[in-house]
Amino acid sequence: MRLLNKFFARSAVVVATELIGCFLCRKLKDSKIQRLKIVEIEAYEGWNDKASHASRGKTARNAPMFEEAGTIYVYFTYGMHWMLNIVCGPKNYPSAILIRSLENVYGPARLTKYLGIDKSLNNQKLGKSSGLWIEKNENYTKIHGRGKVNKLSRVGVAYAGPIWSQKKWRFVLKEI
DNA sequence: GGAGTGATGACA
DNA sequence: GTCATCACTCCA
Repeated sequence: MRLLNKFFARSAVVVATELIGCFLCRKLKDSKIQRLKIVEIEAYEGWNDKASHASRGKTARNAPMFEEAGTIYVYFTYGMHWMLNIVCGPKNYPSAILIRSLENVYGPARLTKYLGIDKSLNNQKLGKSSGLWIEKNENYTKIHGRGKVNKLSRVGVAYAGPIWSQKKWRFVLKEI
């Protein structure tokens, strides 16, 4: 079952937690649909989050973060890598989740390369039009039972200072 | 461990 | 206009 925008219109931390184990779906040029389990996610929440692009206010680059929930935010970094984010929370409130790893596709830049995700998807909505959406896993309760999801500190955010870099806002699925 | 890559934002 | 920075991957 496809997750609707309503699902994303909540706290990024909650959304990130619940997305663990769900399927990221991508329709490619040849019409084949890829369905890959999400195993690692980070949350970026609000104005005060120093690790978030939005901490310095709205700019041309991070504008999609201020759009309504379910908007796709793709950005380019390190001169060669695309990052895939999904916007969360209410409109004009900057929060998003960063999809870091899928089953068998580990690494945020690898998965975008693998799924053919680039700037053309930026600021689009999840769904048929963009060819990118997320489906709920039928085994959701099984996956989330008995501490199957690790909570860790986020990656590469030391510059954000101890308060924000130590937040346990990275969620990783343990082996099933 | 270190190079590579280029958009971005801060500053002048 | 310049410059340092960056939520990474690759190859050693």
